[in-house]
Amino acid sequence: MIRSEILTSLNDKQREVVQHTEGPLLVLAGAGSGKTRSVIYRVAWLIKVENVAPWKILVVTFTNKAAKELKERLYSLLGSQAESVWAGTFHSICLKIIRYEIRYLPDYNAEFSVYDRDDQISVMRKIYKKMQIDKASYPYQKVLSIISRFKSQMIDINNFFDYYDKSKLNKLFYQIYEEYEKYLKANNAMDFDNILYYATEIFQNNPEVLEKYQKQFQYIMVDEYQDTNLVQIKFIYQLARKYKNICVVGDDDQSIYGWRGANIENILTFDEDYQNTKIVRLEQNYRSTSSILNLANNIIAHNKKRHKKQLWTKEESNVLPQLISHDNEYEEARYIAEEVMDLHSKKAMLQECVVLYRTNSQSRVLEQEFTKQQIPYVVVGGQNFYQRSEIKDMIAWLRVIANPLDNESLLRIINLPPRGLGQVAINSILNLAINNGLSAYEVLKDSRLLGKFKGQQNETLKSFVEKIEKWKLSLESDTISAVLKDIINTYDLESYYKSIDDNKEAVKFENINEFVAASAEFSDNYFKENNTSPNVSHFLQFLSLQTDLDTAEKRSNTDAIRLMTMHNAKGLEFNYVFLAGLEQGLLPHILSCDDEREIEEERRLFYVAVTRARKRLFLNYAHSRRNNNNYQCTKPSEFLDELDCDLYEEVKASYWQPHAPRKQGYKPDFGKSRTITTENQKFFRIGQEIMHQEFGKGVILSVDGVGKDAKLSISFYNGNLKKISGAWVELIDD
DNA sequence: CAGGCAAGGGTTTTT
DNA sequence: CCCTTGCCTG
Repeated sequence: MIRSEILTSLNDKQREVVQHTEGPLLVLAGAGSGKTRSVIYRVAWLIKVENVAPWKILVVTFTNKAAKELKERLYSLLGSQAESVWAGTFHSICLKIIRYEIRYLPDYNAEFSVYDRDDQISVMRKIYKKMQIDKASYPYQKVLSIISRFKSQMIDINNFFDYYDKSKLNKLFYQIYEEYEKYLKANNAMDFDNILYYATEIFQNNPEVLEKYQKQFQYIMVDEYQDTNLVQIKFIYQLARKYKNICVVGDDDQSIYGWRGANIENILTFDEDYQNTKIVRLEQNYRSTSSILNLANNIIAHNKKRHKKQLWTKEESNVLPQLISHDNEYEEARYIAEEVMDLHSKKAMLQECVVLYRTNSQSRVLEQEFTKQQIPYVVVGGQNFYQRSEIKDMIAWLRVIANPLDNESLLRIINLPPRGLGQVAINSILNLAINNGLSAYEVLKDSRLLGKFKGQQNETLKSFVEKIEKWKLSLESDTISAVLKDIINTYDLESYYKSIDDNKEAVKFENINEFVAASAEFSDNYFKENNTSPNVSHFLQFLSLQTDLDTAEKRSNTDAIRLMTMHNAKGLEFNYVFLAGLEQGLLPHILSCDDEREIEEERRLFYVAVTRARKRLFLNYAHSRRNNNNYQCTKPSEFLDELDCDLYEEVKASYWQPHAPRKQGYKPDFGKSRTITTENQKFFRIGQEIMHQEFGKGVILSVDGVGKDAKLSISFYNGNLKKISGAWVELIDD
């Protein structure tokens, strides 16, 4: 690998990126402009031409998968030298640093747990209960995302009231926030935002630590810079400010993580933070055909807040993107499946096709249809394997063994499978913990406190502690997977998970087995890389940042179509791209519709989705869609109205019959209305007049579900608006 | 105390 | 649909 080899595989602009190694560099790289390629060759250039030691190079990527891919491609260029390049996500790098420098965080020890969204909510539930807060008026998700925003803006909780007035609402929020942080510390646990926050804080408060890392990372690159938030920028700034050899790559048009605290301004003001920044623009697109690119340029031109740029390509094409309308989401799924089979019959590989959608819940209908037509598919992202409840149970066992302060995990497993410990027993353990300043597990370990529990419960708790202690000991010599198997056998989790798996196959238990296998695989890999066996904390730390995207590769060796959200498609490319559900309320999403800034972000999301396509693009929308089992009429996305109609070809896949899904739904009877009672009526339709024994006459507003558990929303003439459960609604199959 | 049944509520994106 | 909560029974 020599100088000329690197340079000949790049265009002029990309060469500038590679050769400008000293001083700050901002690369504004449009979609498909060879961004990843430039980053990889830049690393190769540093190592091979500039003779920089690989371990002095830090590359921050957006996903673990991207980091892995980068290392693999570097390996094929450079061989074993590539292995010592530091590549990872912000979270994985910060986590590594925190664990190594844990002595600078007096409230934590190295066995800390990392809490995900579900854990956070369960913490919130306890706090709300204690503070007697109504969850309806302060939804967990909202409160948590505000807290997250705070941390990602690096606002110290003690300075809270410098930013907000002391209104009643703010005071309450402050108290929740304070309780939450206290709770995490008491549990020796962090959330995702804490990881970034604490790493940056360690640098800020301890110059000698910072200097060590500054000296190590003399060359720094950050990919997807438009999606960084303030704490990430500060983290990088601390590291880079000594040598200022920093190269950031990004595209303001592809900023789609504003809701996570990312600020589009960051990439636009980079040259204010770093003086004498060289700016390179990559505008030649190597990915898409001209007709796809024209449409993409047309979409993004409607955003006001952006840097004007025009992507161009040499790849001429006269096959226009198609815009296809459907009756409902089942028809949409069927059409996509048929179109995919058609492409497949014309020799397209299935793995070159992707369906992109706005929300994860849209995947189900598509999955059903693909299963029915026997088309292999892979859902990327969605419910992460490691977030499934049975897997989280197994992780909780390991966490309790590693981190006895972790109450959340203890409560998860203390009565699993059920063995006579209910709410009453658990509350009294928690009270003992609070009154004695101990964690719940420490209460159980204290024989004096344990004495408060009599008979069977005492036995159960005693044996629980003995077992945990035994496993803690055996983990010093046995493998993690052996201990996991012992846990499963001891509590006969096989029969337990099989019994709660509703009559289908034993999915839960299969997942458990897969998890045991994953632990063995982790140990093997760890041993290969480090020549020693991992301890349980290493495994837990690995798990905490593992996303489904990272593991998807394993399953994707088979030729299968991909299904994923538009967010997950970032950075990927496919020959054939199907966008599903381009409707008002879905894209732009209903929750983003009142704010012009958020609409612009939704439009960028549309742009990102469209620019994934290399050869063909199919835009789909439906005239009606089921939402929480409620049928609703839908309108095409406002983004479709904006499009120049010369840039696409319109197709009507079916004719609209509102609220009359063909295969699965309610009798399409719009003619007459009858008076009925909910007792014996089997077919209901929207707008129908009914008679209810208790509430009198009313009109059906929506029909929710089929079978004996269906629910009707009814507006009664006496003024009541009611949801009646337990109506019988017939399923019609014609 | 566990398990079953009924009722009610929710709309997003992810490390 | 999917999940949580509350009430009732054994």
